[in-house]
Amino acid sequence: MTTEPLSRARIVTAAIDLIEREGADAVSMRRIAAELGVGVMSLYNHVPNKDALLNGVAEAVLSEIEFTDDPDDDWTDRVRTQARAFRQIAHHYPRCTMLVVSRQLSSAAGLLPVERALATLRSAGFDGPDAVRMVRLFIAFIVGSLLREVGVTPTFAPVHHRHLAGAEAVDPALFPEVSALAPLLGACDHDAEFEFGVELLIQAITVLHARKEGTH
Amino acid sequence: MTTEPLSRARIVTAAIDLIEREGADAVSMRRIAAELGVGVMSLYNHVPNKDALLNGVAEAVLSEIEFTDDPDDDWTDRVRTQARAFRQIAHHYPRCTMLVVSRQLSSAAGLLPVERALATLRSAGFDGPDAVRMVRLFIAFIVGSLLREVGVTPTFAPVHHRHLAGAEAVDPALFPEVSALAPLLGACDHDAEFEFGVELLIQAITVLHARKEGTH
DNA sequence: GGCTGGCACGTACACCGTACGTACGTCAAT
DNA sequence: ATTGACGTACGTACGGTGTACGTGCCAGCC
Repeated sequence: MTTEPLSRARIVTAAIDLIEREGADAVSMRRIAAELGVGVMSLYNHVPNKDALLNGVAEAVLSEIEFTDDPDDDWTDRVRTQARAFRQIAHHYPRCTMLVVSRQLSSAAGLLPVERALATLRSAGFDGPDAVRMVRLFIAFIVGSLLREVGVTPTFAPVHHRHLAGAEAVDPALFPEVSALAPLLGACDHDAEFEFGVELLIQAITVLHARKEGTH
Repeated sequence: MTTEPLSRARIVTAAIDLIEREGADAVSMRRIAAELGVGVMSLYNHVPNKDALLNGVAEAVLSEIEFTDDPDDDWTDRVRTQARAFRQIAHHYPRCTMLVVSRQLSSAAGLLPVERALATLRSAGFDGPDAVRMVRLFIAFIVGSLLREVGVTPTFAPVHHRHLAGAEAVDPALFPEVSALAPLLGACDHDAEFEFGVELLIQAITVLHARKEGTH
């Protein structure tokens, strides 16, 4: 039983495990210490405070994104691949996702995805300002999508599990469209929605690309 | 001094005020009670618990969105107007925004925007499934944008305030694009970014619209 | 008058983050 | 070999948190 020597990394992964197992609310310094079988205050030898620990969690999750896009591919394929890679975190660490997107990390951990995206767009012929705009647009879309997938933003199932009677209490004639489309709103194929969004964005920036080419 | 009679509404608005004044971390039942000049436990006569109170805050903020789009306008103009209306909450209640988007409300409070959006898209000729997809796409984009504006998602200023020396410590040759575009990443015109995104989305779904028309 | 129900409130408990002090190991210089 | 400095583990304690529970007040009704 040679307990290996407690480190920032061990603490962070313990926190991630705990979050995935019991949710972000279960995280407390005492709880993590117990999980690791150490005293509470020992943690503070490796992490300045809880906030920094949570930042560490966010960075760790973010830095696990694996970019596998092939530089020889078409730039649209590379964008697709990168977007999907980013989305993977929502599948690997669903309960951590909220934490990742809700914490502004000043560190460089989140910079790799941006670097990759910018490089791809620049190589596709976009100028600097346009590339930055695109990246911001994609990030906004991806972040918003992940929040929906993780369940914090609603899919807009209108109360949804009230399938007792056919009619819902919430949407009478006040919300005609919502109630008419309730079945569609209730079911959400996250994969399909995400792919739809990505394709639409790619298609949109493609025509923008073509238009610029024609103009210049 | 006829202190009016404590109510869920008074508690919620007190919470909103407090959040806007001192941030979400300042919220505690004791603090809100003090703010209202009442005992802590009195709050529980009107609100089941803190979580429900925060949901109340989210609902209240969300329900203050004012939709001013004219049904006679072009559907693209109505979409623009609705998107901007939604974004207004980030300006009226910047510190509450995170709370609004991060809390899944099962209530009907968030349903009005969806109803309006669906109605607009349906009247533009989209069928049910497409309309739902569009709404989800727009919401993802808007939510992601608001998170950036509110400062939780970074604008990707690379350390940004290290304008001491010209070069940054974080981006050597490892992040060539990021460092090359640092000035652009550092500055973010939220209005312009948002409008750009909205226009791009509208343009994209317009061509999708036209394509369907041609096909059917 | 007496009863009932809602509301305001105090107390108490379990838990939280963390400042501070302490004890113990290992290494360096004496 | 002794001493000292230093990094790490950890216990205690303080001020804060959400809220279960009990108590007292007062209005409305029989």
